[in-house]
Amino acid sequence: MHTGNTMSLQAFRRLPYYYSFLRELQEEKIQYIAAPAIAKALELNEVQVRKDLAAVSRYPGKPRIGFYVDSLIESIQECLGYHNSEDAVLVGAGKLGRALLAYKGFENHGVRIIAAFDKDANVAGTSEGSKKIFPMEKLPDICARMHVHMGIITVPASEAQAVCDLLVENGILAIWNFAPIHLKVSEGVLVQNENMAAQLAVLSRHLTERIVRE
Amino acid sequence: MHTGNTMSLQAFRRLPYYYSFLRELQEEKIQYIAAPAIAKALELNEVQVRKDLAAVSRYPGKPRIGFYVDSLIESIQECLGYHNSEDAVLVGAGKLGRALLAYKGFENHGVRIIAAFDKDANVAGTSEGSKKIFPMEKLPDICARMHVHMGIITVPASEAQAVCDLLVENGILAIWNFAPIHLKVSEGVLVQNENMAAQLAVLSRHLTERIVRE
DNA sequence: TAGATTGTTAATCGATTAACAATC
DNA sequence: TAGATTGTTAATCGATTAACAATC
Repeated sequence: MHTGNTMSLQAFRRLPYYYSFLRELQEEKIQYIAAPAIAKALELNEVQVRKDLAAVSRYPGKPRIGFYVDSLIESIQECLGYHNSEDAVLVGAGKLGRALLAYKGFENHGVRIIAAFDKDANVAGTSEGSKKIFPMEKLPDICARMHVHMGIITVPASEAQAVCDLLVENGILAIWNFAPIHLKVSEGVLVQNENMAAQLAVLSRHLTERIVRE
Repeated sequence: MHTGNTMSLQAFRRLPYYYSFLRELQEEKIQYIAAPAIAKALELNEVQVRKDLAAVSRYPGKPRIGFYVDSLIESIQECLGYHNSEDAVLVGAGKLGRALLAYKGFENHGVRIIAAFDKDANVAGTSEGSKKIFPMEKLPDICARMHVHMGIITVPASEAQAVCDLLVENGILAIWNFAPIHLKVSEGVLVQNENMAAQLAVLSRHLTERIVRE
C-alpha cells in the first residue's frame, strides 16, 4: 500500500474512474466500500481493483469491510496530484478551444486553464466565460509571469507544429495536442495526443465488424 | 499482408497516425516510403511499423524501395472502414457538443454526424453549421428512419445514463461517451469513454513527477 | 468460529522488440 | 553484387488474471 513502488500506466489511467465512482458513494453517504463491489460497478476484474487500490491507498483495506471511502478518495487525489493544481494555457480559441475553456470538469481534477491565445485579431480580446483570450504576442509574457508548464493545442493541423515550438520555447513541458499530426518536440517535453476523428473512426470500425459478424 | 489474421488493438489505434502522415506525403507528391522512414518520422519502433504495415497492406512492400504511398493509403482506409461511412447522432448540444458538430475532421475518417438532440427547448430548433439540433422527442424517429447505430453523448454526467439507455433502446450499438461516468449497457453495446478531465489530469501528474524528479 | 475480504506470489496473456533469412 | 529493406519467428517485456495464505 503506497510503498512508492511504480504503478502501471494503465492502472494510473483507471484512477480517475475509481475517483468518480467514489465521489458518488460519498454523496450517498456510504462510508465503506469493498474492492469486489467497485469491480462489479465498474465492470473490472476484482483482482485488478484490489491491486490498484493496494497501490494507491495510504491505509490498508480491512478484511470483511473494505476501504473507508473518504480516505480512499484522499489517497487517489494525492496520487493523481489533484492537490497541487497545475496551470495550463490554451492556443486556438475556435469552437473546440472555447468548449474546453468553458468545460467545468478540469478544476475538479487539479487543472486550471488560466488563459487562451488566438492569432485572429477579432477573437483576441474577447473572452469565454471568465477566461480571457489574448493575442499570440502576449503568450511569452504570460507564460513566463505565471510559470505555466502545460499547453493545450486546438489549432488546425497546419499550424500545430509552429504553435508547439512556440510553447516549448516559452517553457511549456507538457502538451495536450488536439491537432491530428505527430508533433516533434525536444527531449523531455511530453506530448499527449487526442485524435478525435481517429477515436470515432476506431469505434465505427468496431461497429462494422460487429455488424458483419452477426 | 492482409491475411485476415487479427491485428492487435494497439496497432489498430496507430493506423490513423500512419494515415495522416501518408496523406502529407501524398500532398508532397512522394510516391514511395519505407517503414524505417515512417518509424523515424513518427518516432515509433522500426519493427513495429513493419509489422503494422505488413498486417494492413494489400500489396507487399518492395525490398530496397518500401511501400507505394497511394496503395498504402488505400489499404489503411479499407482497414479502418473509411469507405463505408457510418452515421452518428449526438445528444447534448452544449459547448462541447457544438464543437464536435462543427468539427471538420470526422468526414475524412468515414464518420458523419447527421443530427443532434437537446432537451433544452431553446437549443432545439437551432443548428450548428449544416447540422440541425432537434428536440429529444424526435430521436426515436430519426434513429429508426436513418438506421443510425452510433451515438455521441455530451450531456452532463447526471443525465448520461438516461440518455445512454434511450440511445440503446433506439438501436444504437456503439457509444462515444464524454460524460465522466461509467455507463451500464446491455451485452453487445460498445462504449468508448472520453474523459477529458482525466486525460489532462494524467498529463499534469506526469509533469509534476518530471519536475519533482529533476 | 466461518466466511468475506485483503494483499501477494505465480501463471497467463498480449504486445513490443530483437534476430534473421529472403528479396530485389 | 552489396546492401537496404522486407516479412517472420523467437525472446522480452508489461499488464492482467488466477491461486492462496493472512486477517478480522
